[in-house]
Amino acid sequence: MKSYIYNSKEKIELDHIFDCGQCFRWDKKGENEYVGTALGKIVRLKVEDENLIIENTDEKEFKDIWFNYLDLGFDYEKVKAVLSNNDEKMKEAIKFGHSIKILNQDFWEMMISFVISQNNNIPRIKGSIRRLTEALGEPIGEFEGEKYYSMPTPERLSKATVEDLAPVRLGYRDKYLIRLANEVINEGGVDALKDRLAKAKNPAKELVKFTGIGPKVANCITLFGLHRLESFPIDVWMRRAMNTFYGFNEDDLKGMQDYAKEHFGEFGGIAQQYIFYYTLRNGKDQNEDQK
DNA sequence: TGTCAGGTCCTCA
DNA sequence: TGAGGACCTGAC
Repeated sequence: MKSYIYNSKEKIELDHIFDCGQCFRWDKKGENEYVGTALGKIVRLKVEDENLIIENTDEKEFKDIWFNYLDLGFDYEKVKAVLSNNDEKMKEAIKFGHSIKILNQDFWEMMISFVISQNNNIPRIKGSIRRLTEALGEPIGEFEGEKYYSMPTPERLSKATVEDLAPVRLGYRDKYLIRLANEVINEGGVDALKDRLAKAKNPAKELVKFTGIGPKVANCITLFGLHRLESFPIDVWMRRAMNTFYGFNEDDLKGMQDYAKEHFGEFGGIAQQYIFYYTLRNGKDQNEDQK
């Protein structure tokens, strides 16, 4: 199988990237090993020492697609230094999730994924997305016996009925997705919408006008779909985290946003990922310990 | 077996 | 303008 080896100059922990809630189409296959699909490709990622091994790709595809997708060109060390300044808790969270990167994912896929994510849990979100792609997407290819499909286009989704989507088991979100697809078409399509939002000062403010998108989902799409690193999504885990980290009342969303803007600034989204991953992992581990 | 999940929508003051 | 209930489904 063709593959490409990238020397990352440090040992990357893939869990930090793929188990922090920003993506739903990657599966852990072993220690520091994931298989997944993005941007119409399927690959396996493995880490051995300082080498990131990407299977089912070649040098050209790595440079054209994966280097950017994995955000390998961005200087996270600089961000860590800025965020760590006078913040011991953040320093601890950064140490814990040191390999975190904000992936450069497909905008439309992020819209769909985070609408599905609302009031939902990660195993079911992943299942819903997989069934949605199988039902309405186009085949991408097969990898080790498993077939992969693309996210359905707005055009395809807009023509679907709730009956068509019943096997996907989206719950009440099926109606949101169909309406959202129609709204995106009315905006001139995905590319036109993405271009418009990319130029917007506050994309989240525009995104909440769409069906199924509230403040939290809008901030996730802004961060993960538009790569606007200042975006600071606040969900239930972040409320708890901001309480433990900085003593915020869990209902004080505005206070948290103001704090993020002032202290994390242009890197709010990366700070959010460090805090989120630290809290989620420690929370989960504590729960598992109790069992 | 019941709770709750990385929220949003809708209704009603 | 915002508070509060309803909402699908299935992990745990």
